[in-house]
Amino acid sequence: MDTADRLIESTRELLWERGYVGTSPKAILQRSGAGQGSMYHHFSGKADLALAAVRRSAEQMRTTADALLSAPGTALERITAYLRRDRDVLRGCPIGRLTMDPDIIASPELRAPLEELFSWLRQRLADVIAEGQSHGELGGHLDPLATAAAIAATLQGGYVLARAADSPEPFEHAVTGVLALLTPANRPATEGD
Amino acid sequence: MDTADRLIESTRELLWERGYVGTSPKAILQRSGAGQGSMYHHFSGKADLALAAVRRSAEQMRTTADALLSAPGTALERITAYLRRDRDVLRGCPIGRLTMDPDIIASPELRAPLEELFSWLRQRLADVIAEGQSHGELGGHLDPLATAAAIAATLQGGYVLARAADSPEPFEHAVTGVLALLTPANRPATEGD
DNA sequence: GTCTATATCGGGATAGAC
DNA sequence: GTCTATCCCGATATAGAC
Repeated sequence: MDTADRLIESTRELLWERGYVGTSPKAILQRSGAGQGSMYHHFSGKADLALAAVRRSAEQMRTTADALLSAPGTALERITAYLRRDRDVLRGCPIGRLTMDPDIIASPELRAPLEELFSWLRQRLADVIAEGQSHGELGGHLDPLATAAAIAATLQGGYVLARAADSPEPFEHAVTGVLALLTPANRPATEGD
Repeated sequence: MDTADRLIESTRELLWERGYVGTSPKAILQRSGAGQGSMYHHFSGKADLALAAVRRSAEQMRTTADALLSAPGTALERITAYLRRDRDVLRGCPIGRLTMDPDIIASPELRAPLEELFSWLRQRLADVIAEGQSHGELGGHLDPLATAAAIAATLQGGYVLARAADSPEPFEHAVTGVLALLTPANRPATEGD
């Protein structure tokens, strides 16, 4: 890994931990072991370096999600695998957390990777849902895009609840809850049903 | 409104807009119109002032949510009213956004109001859900606490998706999606059902 | 209670040597 | 390409006058 790469990786970690406003060039230099000169040689400044880091993180998230959502299995199995995949819940989502960063949201360039990633994710989930519907696994009355948004939001909001509680439990509950709602067995417990 | 109150209100606004790390005492002074001396007379420093602001915001959120969830109407109607209540989606949640602030999460005192608020909210939603179940409006097979967590997470995650998109649309979709999942009509479109 | 002055530190970047 | 020196500003707080 060359110097530019180490700078990007250190920036990714710090953006994840502390956000854009909370990340200083000095902290990046210390973590990466690079010198000030190197940083300003490879990147024009903090924003430029953050852009490279954000793009890489978004790309990686997309790859991970796509692998799980494109795996073999039923629609519900793949969505379950995506929601239940191993993660360090208390760290939150490296992209989602940037959404609360005023300087990221204020910059069209820095916000773009966020918008593209979540836009792609909602569409990808909607496709899986529509697929499940065409196979009769999921209720045909559900709007795929709205359902997809609810699933993606459950994940992102699960991180919020977990961090507030300093425990992964609310995240697990939220995932369990939304999966139960998705399961076709979700119908009134009518006699003789 | 006296000086201390104006300081707290200005801090609330800034915490909402920029988070804890992104909020400086100087900005608070400018917005409130108070002087440096006043601030350090009434509060011991930035953290102390933030604590007062966070407590007040959490209290207010709780009051608002409780009013909607305790109103007359069926369980589903009250949950719908809560999810669809008027809000400036792109501003996000004043408490939820603090969850991404490392300095807030690192401080037990500052995190406590967040934990209490969301813990209360999940329980309150769970109570409403259980009530709906006992009246037969909601599927009895749902775990109230898990379902409540999913609903709360949908809201918080809806803000995340909306801010990434710079549009309230994903938030509205997520809310619509989770409400559709909650609606008992959510069952396989079986013939003769 | 509120004001102004002062102090220290870190953020963010530039300059020019090597 | 990388290093060190330097710069300016804002963050956060203290001191003491009024």
